[in-house]
Amino acid sequence: MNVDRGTPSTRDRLIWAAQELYAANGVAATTPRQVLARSGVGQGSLYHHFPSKLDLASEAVGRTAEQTLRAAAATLSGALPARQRIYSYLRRDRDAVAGCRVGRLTADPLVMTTDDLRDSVSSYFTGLIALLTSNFIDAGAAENAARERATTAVAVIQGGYVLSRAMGDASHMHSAVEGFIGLLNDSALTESDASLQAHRPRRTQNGATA
Amino acid sequence: MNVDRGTPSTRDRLIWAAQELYAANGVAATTPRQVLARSGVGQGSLYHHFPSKLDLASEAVGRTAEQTLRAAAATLSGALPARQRIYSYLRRDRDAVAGCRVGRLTADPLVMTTDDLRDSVSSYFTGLIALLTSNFIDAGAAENAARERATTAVAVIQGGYVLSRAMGDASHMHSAVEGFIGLLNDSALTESDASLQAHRPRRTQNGATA
DNA sequence: GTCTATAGAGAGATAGAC
DNA sequence: GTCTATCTCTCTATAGAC
Repeated sequence: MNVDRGTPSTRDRLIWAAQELYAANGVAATTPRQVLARSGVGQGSLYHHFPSKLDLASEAVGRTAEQTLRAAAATLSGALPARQRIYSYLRRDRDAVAGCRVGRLTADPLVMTTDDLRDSVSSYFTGLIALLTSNFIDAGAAENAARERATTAVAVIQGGYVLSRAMGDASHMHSAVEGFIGLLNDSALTESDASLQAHRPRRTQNGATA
Repeated sequence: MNVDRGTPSTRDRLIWAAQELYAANGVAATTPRQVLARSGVGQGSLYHHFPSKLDLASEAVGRTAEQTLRAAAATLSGALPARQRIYSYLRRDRDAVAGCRVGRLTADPLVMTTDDLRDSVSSYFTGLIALLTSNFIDAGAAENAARERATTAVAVIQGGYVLSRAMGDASHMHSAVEGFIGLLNDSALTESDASLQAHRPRRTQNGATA
């Protein structure tokens, strides 16, 4: 799976350069010239390795989505208790002002109109929500509630990025996350509280969640 | 303040067309030609009213930010109890798959590198968080907690947009919002519960929040 | 496989008739 | 004030030498 060799291939250098430039400016606004300059590769070589700009984008965006999901999976599947894993994920060190490399692509007109690129972005979020959902289930939530909270958790992170970026201040990511964790803690207290059953999902006679 | 007359000025039509196109494709990817086509105005006229593409963008983005904030303010300052106003805002009807007209601009390379445009985006979020903060205070939260929750709330909406857009499915906005509201409800229960003081902010002797 | 040179389309912007 | 015509620059992509 592409072990780190001393000298990366020209192809890999092109992809890497594209990934970096996409993270900074998006796909649509990144020109082949910029990719060549950043990778130190000559003009025609890009079109030797990729038929078009979109084919390079497809590879580069696909890799970014996979790498980002893999990093999340590492945090969300350690030996810690599920609730701790969730908190670790939420509080993970992030370059909040730079934004999410994957999430920002949802505003890229080229990504959204190219099925291949869109699919990579979509898969990333599907996978991330699935990971968080099983963690919430492990932490004791019912499946529907777990899925809902997982979605909220991912939204908090993505929204934290948007806010930090908008104001040029990473502290908004921190506030968004801590506000959410504060509510999760409150909820943890009430979950062991019988008075809470009133507004939890109804249960059927055999105990399954309705 | 620009009352609706029967025939909008050429200038206003240009701005309106730009706003629509920015909502669909962002600022960087929108060309003067597209603006002219959409507004039905001839080639040179754009440059009669605006020195450059950026000056048009400045007006159009500024208006979008103001209009969007005004709409939020309307929901967040009605006669309802504060908690109801917050829920109304969170559950408001949104075109989730289209994304937030303002939030999406945080991924636009032209917006982020042009002070004027960036400031409009930043002001929108500053104003929105301020509105929600005072609603959370009215609902009984301490100032620091209120600001944190307001930030989380805005992040949930922005993240809901990102997810809905990424997957082309508005139900993710719904899940993110309902997951958040569920936690707020749990928190409302615990807030009237003395056992909760344990993990609330410490208080100084005069009762101020530390 | 990698380079230099360049084609064709469309970008932002201007000139000048009406 | 609004239009048509056009300029220059950069974009994506190709040709062809090495």
